[in-house]
Amino acid sequence: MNDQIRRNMPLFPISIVKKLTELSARQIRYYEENGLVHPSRTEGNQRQFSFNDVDKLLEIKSLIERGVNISGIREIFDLRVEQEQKPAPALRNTESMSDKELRRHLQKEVMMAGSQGRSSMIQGQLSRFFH
DNA sequence: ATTCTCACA
DNA sequence: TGTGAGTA
Repeated sequence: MNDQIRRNMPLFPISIVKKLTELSARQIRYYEENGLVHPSRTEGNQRQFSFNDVDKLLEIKSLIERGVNISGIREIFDLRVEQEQKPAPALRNTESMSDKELRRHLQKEVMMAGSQGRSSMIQGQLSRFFH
């Protein structure tokens, strides 16, 4: 239980993260604006990313490449938090959800995105689930 | 030399 | 998302 604090230890500046993730500084900052990562700041207001932040950014990059938008990624990360809180429910994460549940979940997403405001992880990926 | 915020011929 | 401006 000591490895966690090290993974969250503020270590590298954006220049390093830029190379490690292959992302532009613009993107890294943009993802922070959207609450996807929360790097700490130095006394000079400069970002300091932890190993977890970099790891998270790599996941973001992967999801972006797969066509998932910002709100979609936030949804996925939020689901992970819900999982960490209530470990009881059998199936919950995107990987283990049965195809049936996945369709039901997305079905809800589609409906809400239509009637209400903007929030859905739909962006072409829908076809991959509704074959 | 680097990073930060803000804004867009 | 890129990019340039003006700082710290």
